[in-house]
Order: sequence, then structure tokens, then C-alpha cells
Amino acid sequence: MEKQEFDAFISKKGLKLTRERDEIVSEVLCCQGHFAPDELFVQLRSKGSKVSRASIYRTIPLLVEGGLIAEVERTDKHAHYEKVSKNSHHDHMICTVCGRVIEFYSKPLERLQESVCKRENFRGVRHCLEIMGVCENCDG
Amino acid sequence: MEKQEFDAFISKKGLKLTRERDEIVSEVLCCQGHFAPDELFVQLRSKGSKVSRASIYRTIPLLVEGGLIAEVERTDKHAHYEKVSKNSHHDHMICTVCGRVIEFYSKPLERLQESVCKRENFRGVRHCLEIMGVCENCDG
DNA sequence: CATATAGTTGAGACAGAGTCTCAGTTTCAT
DNA sequence: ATGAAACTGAGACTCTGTCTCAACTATATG
Repeated sequence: MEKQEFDAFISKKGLKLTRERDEIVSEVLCCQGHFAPDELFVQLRSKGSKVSRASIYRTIPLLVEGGLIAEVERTDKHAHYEKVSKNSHHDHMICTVCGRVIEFYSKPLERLQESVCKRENFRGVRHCLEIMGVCENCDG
Repeated sequence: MEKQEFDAFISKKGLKLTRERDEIVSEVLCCQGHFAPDELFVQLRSKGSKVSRASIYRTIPLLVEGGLIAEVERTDKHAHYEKVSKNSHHDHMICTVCGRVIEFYSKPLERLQESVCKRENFRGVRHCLEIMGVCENCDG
């Protein structure tokens, strides 16, 4: 079903329907849950596809643009550090224009998160909240 | 001040106080804000230090363990994706035991974030909240 | 149907972040 | 002073992702 929509999207953009794109879209549509590009690559290869990693990486932005998948921002690797100070825990607002990092802390926000965890019977240990946007200096 | 504490920590662990660790600690203590390991490397080198990237990476966990710095989880690269569904925006709880990803959405939480942004004159565009912990299946 | 052409492909080089090994060096307890 | 244990830098390696390039293919047109 959704596959037709993607094909239409591809055609409308003046792009071509290739076997590789076909295989990638089918795989994405049939599998559940989150996935990383390389997992998709390994899965397709294990099913006999000859698709290349380059094509996976080239197709993913099309899938996002076409609305079939969304990027999930995950806090993986690429570590950053900061000096430990008195006010230990805080979250961040990050200005996408100038890169400024604003640290903030909100007790109500923390409490609300705890109650959401309780609702899901999840024992939260730590969290990471990042709000991306534009800071007052850059928001002319 | 804090440097002495780190030296004591190192000694107590039966590790050795080397020039390299010294240079790294001093640099971390004197510079402000967030930093990535490689930035630290470049900074030290630019000051004439002969320290290697390997030593930076080896020392950082000690600084974290010693409580001088903390890891700031940043949503950088290493993309993950998910199929788009009806209920578009949601945040995640991630079980650190089994890896399960629980999607959740809380209107009050979203609203509270908006008001925090307003307080900082920050125009939030999108955010990413991840709560790490243990899910009910794994929390025996 | 032939064909031109613009888009697409895989291989592999490259880049950045991080890990690991190893031989040589340094710290520090004795 | 000395020797064992810890530490070091260089560089190989891995993993994720990007880019180039020559060969290939989908598709619109004649």
C-alpha cells in the first residue's frame, strides 16, 4: 500500500524506480521497530540482495522526505563532556544557529517525567532532554 | 584545588601521576563549557603538549570516575530511524537491560517544555527526550 | 522499438571518532 | 638504585558515513 505512495513520490520528483530502491523500501516497510542504516544493509544482504551500503545511505533521505520513515535522534557515542559543577543535573537547549548551549533545570519537568515512567512501570535511571531551536540572540 | 583531589584519586587507585595526565587535567579544569575529546586533543597540542589522542581517550574515563567531569549525552550523528505511524511525535524510554524502546507521549510534558523555553526566550523547534532505565520485564 | 540522456549503481577511497596493540618509557614502592 | 607495574605514542584497525567515478539502467521521446 504505502509502497505505491513512495513510487509516486519518486516519480513526481523525476527520479527513477530501481530494483535497489524497491528492495530497500520493501525491507523498511516489512520490518518493525527502530533500525540503523547498517542494520538495514546487513538484513538486505542476508536476504540475497546485492544492494550497496552507498545505496542504503542514498535512499534513506528519500524515505524521510517521502514521509515513510522519520529520524529518531539517539544519544549514541560521539561523547561530549563538561566540568562537574555544583548544580549537577540539568538539560540543554541548543541553538541551531550559533551552537550555544543553554543549561536549564526544571523541577516540575523532572517530576512529570517520573510520573510518566510510573505510568509505564519503567524505572527511570537517567534521562537526556535536548531542545533544539533558536536562542534569543539569533532570533532577530 | 580540584587537581589535588584528582591526584589523590589516582594514587588511591594505584595508578600513576604522569605528565600527560597532569596536562589533561589542567586543561580540563581551566577551560569552560562543553568539550569533545578531540577538541581537548587539539587544544593541548596547540599549547605545545606532546600528548597523544590515545592518552586523551584513556584519561577521560578516569576524569569521569573521579567526578571531575560528566558525560553530556548529545544527539549527534549515528542515526536511527523508525517507520512513520499515525501518532507522530513521541519520546522514548530505553531499557538498558534488554534494549527495548518504549514510545510515549505526554501532553503536559510537552507543554511544560514550551513554558521552560519561553522562560529562556528560546524558540524551541524540536526536542529529543530519552529516559534510560529498566523496563518492567527486566526489573525482577 | 531504438535511443539518448539523466539518474543510479557498486566499488572503493576517504574521513572522523574511537579502540587496541605493542615496544619502549616512566613512575614509585621498596 | 632498581625493578615491576603502569603508562606512553605511533599507528593499525573498526565503524559509520560521504564522495567519486566509470559502468549501467529507467524512461521519455522519436
